[in-house]
Amino acid sequence: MPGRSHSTAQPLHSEPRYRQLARILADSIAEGEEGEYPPGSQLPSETELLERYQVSRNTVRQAVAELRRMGLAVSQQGKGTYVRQEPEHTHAIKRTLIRRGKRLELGHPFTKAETVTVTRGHARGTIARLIGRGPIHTLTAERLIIDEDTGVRAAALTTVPFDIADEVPALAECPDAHPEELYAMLADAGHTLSFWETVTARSARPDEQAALAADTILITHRVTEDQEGRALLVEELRMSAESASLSYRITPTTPKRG
Amino acid sequence: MPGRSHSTAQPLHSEPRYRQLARILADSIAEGEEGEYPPGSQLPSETELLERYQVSRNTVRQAVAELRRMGLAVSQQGKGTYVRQEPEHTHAIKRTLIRRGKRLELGHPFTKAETVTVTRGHARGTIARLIGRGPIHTLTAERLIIDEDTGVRAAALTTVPFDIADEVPALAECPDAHPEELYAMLADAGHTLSFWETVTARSARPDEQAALAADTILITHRVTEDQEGRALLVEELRMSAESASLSYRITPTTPKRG
DNA sequence: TATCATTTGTTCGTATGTATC
DNA sequence: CGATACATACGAACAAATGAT
Repeated sequence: MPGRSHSTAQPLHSEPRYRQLARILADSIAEGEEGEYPPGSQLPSETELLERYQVSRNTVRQAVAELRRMGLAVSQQGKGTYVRQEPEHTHAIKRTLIRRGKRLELGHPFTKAETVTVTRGHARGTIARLIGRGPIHTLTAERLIIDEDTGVRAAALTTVPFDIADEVPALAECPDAHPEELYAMLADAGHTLSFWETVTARSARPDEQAALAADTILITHRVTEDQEGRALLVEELRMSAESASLSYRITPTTPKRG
Repeated sequence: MPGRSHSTAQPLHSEPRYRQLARILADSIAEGEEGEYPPGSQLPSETELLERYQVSRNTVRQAVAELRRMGLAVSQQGKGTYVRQEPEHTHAIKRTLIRRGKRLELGHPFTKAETVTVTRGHARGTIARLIGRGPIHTLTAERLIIDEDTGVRAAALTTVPFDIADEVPALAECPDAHPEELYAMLADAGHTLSFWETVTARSARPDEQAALAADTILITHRVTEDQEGRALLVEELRMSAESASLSYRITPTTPKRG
């Protein structure tokens, strides 16, 4: 009778064991500071859990994976699994603009830029849709920016459509400049700028998990338009949703009368 | 020699097999409409994949789990795994306000409210922090709202601090009213309203996965303030990041001179 | 510096449950 | 009912990171 030993005695139709175990652990974690597993504490090792709850190692691992998916725990090879510190210190990133004389300043400037690569190419996907005038050549600057005050890191991607770069030579020369500079160049070229931004999120890809220290990624796309509603510039920002939140001021608008 | 047969002949230090396989499949999916696995198509079954790539079932399952985490595929027991339809039709939810006479209208009203429950309690966590004046009694209205045009569903939670409800009796009577009504009540009570909003995201909890059809949850908190910066109202909105994105207009502000 | 125990990560094998057609 | 597909669960072994000896 090869491989016949596990009893599988759980009542059928019931919640899977790994999820039961995940719920038990999640409830304990939810007790917080006074409970068995306060924030920052180490969970029992897989071996201890499988002995205590009489399940296989695989089942324990599935349960712990659930906890990670729920954002309740983080694991580190060679060390153990730890209860995540609460997200109280998610830093608010102000996505606003402040008019200072003729200049527009970012509400929350990142202080440090780590790498910059500039590439020519075609806009695809979301950015192409935001530019919204067919398949179009673009200049794209990519960098990793860091807010040294809070430690928040973000991947920034600035895309300039080629037709705009043609009209504003200063832009074509340094598409990797600071956004404030780009706004100034566009304004100097005679454009009246308006801005809007979209936010979405998704789970982090493996490379982003490492580079941005994130499980969930917040993505913003800021579109700079001229008065006719033509997209002059698209900035993409990707950052960890665990360490940052985005903050917007909402200004009621008065519709134009028709 | 029980259980000794797998050769484990992969080059050491390399990317794990399940991730290699995930990448291979993800790249094929990325080819899109012209590729091997266009959107909506069925992926090969686990059995076929393990034969084709000479790995174990567990490894295939881990690879497919990665695809699901990346939002590229969805699995259904008994049927198969399918390439997810592209997120082109993530619907933009306009988080703006339009002034129409004395009234403020939402830029993107949800058309239908499914359930409403009103509870008294204490604000905790994020909402308490946004109200920002100590542990405070609150009135909270919860509902599931649906945009019938797009099918987007969202969980909405409106919290009124008790001290505000005391000052504005109309608010205390129907805290479950439409936000536009709440704004009108506060304005009628003599407040000059201003608004700001924060956005964050996290992976969906099991109940949200079912109720909101989401893997990743976008969360907004809109704070309505009076002229002194006191929080009058906090609205929380939770929705699927796969089916919706949030759209903000950014209005440059002129700082008060000191 | 090197070794070793501990802990999580990867991979194989196998059996069975449950949903779909 | 049976075939197929994914989901759950058990067991075993080795890899890789970590910290202490």
